[in-house]
Amino acid sequence: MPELPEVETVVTVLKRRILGLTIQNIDIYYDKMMDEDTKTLLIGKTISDITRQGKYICFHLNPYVLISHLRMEGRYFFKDIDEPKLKHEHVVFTLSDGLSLRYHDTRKFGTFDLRHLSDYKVVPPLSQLADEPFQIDPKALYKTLKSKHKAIKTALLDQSIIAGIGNIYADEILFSTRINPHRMTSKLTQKDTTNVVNAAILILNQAILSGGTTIRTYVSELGVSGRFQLKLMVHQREGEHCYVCGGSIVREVINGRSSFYCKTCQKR
DNA sequence: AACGAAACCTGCGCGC
DNA sequence: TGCGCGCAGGTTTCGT
Repeated sequence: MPELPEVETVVTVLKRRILGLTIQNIDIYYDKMMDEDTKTLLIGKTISDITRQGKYICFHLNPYVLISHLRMEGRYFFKDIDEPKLKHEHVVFTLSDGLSLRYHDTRKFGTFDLRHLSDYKVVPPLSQLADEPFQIDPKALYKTLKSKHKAIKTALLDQSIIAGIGNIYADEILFSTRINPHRMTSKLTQKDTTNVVNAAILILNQAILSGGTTIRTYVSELGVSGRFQLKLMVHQREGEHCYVCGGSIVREVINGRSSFYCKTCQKR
């Protein structure tokens, strides 16, 4: 499901609902999702803050941080404790207000990592994370890209180069800057790089304002669903006409991911 | 260093 | 109706 804007939306909703609450119990229904040690250490802890770094959600539970990654299909729901557990609810947190926070994940790709508050940013997985478009220095990014030999589309998806961008927004950012997804990063100019950063900020912010995107309805909270407000220019539009030149949008696999672009607008 | 393929999982839509 | 295939917003791992 999520790229940075969707995760941001989830964090906003979670903060509104569970800040200051204490974890009274955790039920794990899929062993691989969370280990027993983590569960034991977290029971009795209070959620003092919830932050986001890239696509990771950080629950601050002094002296620990529970780091949650939704991967493709992870979602959080709030429900009454006595509501029956659904098939894809794998971790259920019982909170001190009497509600349960349920982690739902059809494909079971999501992860939970427990770290210490004192150093969680400098150990994996967060230590691998680059700056987000909002903070990244375009000059530093240009230098990084110059030193790599890979397609720009691949680089935008590499969280150690720039954090928070996923497959949808990578395509949209490249269309917006008229850069062909196959273009080698070493051939990008400083101006191209600055354009990419600016486009990323603009597009991600728009998506955050819409409460996340886009393709399927996604629910960040019971009763609050992601809307389809952000108009996608190229992603998932194979064979349709380009809104700018009228040409046909193509789909090609790059780095194992579907990539949509306009061959006329986005020259190599 | 970089690429591709496979792995981790499940469900959906499609053609036959 | 059923079956097999390809596809999915992410990331890691392994071989070349």
